[in-house]
Amino acid sequence: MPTNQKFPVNDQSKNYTFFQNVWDVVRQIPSGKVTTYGTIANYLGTGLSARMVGWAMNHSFVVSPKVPAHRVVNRNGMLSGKMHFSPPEKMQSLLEKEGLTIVDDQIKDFQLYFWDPSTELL
DNA sequence: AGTATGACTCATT
DNA sequence: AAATGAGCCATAC
Repeated sequence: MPTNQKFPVNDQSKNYTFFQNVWDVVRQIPSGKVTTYGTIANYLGTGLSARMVGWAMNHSFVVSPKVPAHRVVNRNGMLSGKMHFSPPEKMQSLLEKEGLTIVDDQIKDFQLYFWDPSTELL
């Protein structure tokens, strides 16, 4: 485990792999696509709850390369995490810039942009 | 050391 | 169909 990355998880913690996996998956989300916390958790093994994925996202800013956390939303396509961005509007504007439409903090035609790692990623 | 909390979800009422 | 409760598991206090 590289040392320049600092987050409140000990090196020996097996959860470290989980975090890395989460970030790796998120990084592979193509531009203009989104996925959900639960999907990622399920893809990595149902043993870990979606909350941990959200928690990983919360710390995705302190690792490098940076993770496109704006492409991860809850299962309804709602931008539940926008408030955790520097300017909260950043998340929405980034998604809109990638061609998505957001209404009331929700992605329009969410299913159309949904990206499932277990099916789209080998 | 025990409780509370969270960028979540699913099952039950 | 909307509201509620319960699992989830690592941090924070």
